[in-house]
Formats: sequence, structure tokens, C-alpha cells
Amino acid sequence: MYHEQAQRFKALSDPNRLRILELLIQGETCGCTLIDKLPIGQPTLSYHLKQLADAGLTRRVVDGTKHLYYVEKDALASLREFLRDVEHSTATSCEVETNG
Amino acid sequence: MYHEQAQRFKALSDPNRLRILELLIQGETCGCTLIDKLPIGQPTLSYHLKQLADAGLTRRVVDGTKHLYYVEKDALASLREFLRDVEHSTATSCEVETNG
DNA sequence: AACAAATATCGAAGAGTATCGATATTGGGA
DNA sequence: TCCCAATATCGATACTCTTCGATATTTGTT
Repeated sequence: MYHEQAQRFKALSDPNRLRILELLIQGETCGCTLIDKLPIGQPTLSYHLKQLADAGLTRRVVDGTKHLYYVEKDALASLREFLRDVEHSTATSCEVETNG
Repeated sequence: MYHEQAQRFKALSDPNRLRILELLIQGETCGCTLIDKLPIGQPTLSYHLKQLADAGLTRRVVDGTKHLYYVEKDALASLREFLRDVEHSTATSCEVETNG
């Protein structure tokens, strides 16, 4: 089913979310510090973090009043694998006249 | 800039488009045969093919009245690379207590 | 209990998306 | 030239997304 993969790609289809992912990977964990590095307000950040979490791309850990977010690298790897499979599932009849 | 990558991920964020990509890779090339394998009408297929082409994921070759579409594998590979970079750009301070 | 900090949720506005039926366009064949 | 097949475009509709300000919730601190 393509629906699940499509959902994950959708989570990656927003520039702010890609930026968030990279900040998280680089060591940011807390919404309260992310907010200073993004051109969006707090409710919007919360919305994007939820999108990422719902897609399985991040995991949330509650620490007192702070919420820490971590990237689920396995999910990213799974998407990479999907793309690679699509690329490689050729191998059959896709022969375009190779000018020979 | 994340905008361009986000655009490409957006092109992959629809199940029908993922299906189209796979059909194209597997040897389909013509809209007139794709249409029989998808649960959408002709204008919608045309719309999706345009989305994919605009995102640089496919290339169109006109052959008389038929239009042939080919997957730009380089674009897929570039997305894979982007995902891998995001995964690997850690290496610094993202140490979560590794239970040691 | 009162307050502050961090986050989530709500309601609304505006933009964008997917889909369709109808119609236009383009190219090949009679 | 006339018709057909393949595709694109248009206008409309319903839905989803992103964003915001305002407000609620949750937790730690005094």
C-alpha cells in the first residue's frame, strides 16, 4: 500500500518541518529552543511537531514541562529504502531504444 | 534551502503518484495505458503527471499523439541522499544516554 | 494557592490540493 | 478536410494544510 509511505512523504513536504528535523538531528531537542530558530509561532511549531510525530518520524519524551523530540532514524531509513526499491524495480522492460 | 526538497517530497505525498512512479519504472510509459491501472479519471491523471514532471521526478517525451513519461532516477537518488544526509548530520551532540 | 513556563488545543482565515465533467488542443489517418 | 485518439486545460467543488491569536492544560516553583 502506498498510502502509508505517501503519508510520510507528506510529513516531509514542508520546509519548516525539514528544518525542524535537521535541528533535531543536530542536537536540538526542546520546542522552547526550536521556536527561536524558526519563522513560525508557537502553535504552528506545535502543529508541525505533531505532524512529524504522527508520521512516525519523531518520538516525543516528556521531561517535566519540557517536551523533548528525537528523530526516528529508522523511519528515514525506511523511506530511503522505499525510494531505492522504486528506482531498482525497473530491470525489466523499460528498454528505450538505446540508439543502436 | 529546504523549499526545493520539500516540493519534491510533496510530489511523492500522494498514493496515486507513487503508484504512477512504480508503473512508469516497471515499463509503462504512456498515459493511455496508465489510465486503465489507476482509480482516477483522465484529467486527474494528467494533473498528477504534471505534478511529477514539475517536481523534476519525471521527464516527458512527445511521440505523435502519445506522451511518454520516464522517471528521473537521479531525482530519486538525490532525495535519498538528502535523507541520508539528515540522518548522518548528527555525529555531534545528539548523544542520548546509550544505557552505558 | 498563586504564578510562570512550556505546550497543546480551538476556531477561523486563507491558500493549496485532488477530483470531476466539459471542453479545447494536438497529431495521425481516411 | 473531417474524424478520432490522446492529452491538456478550464471551472467548480469539496477537502486539506498552514498559520494565527486566544485560551486551556500541565508541571514546577515560590
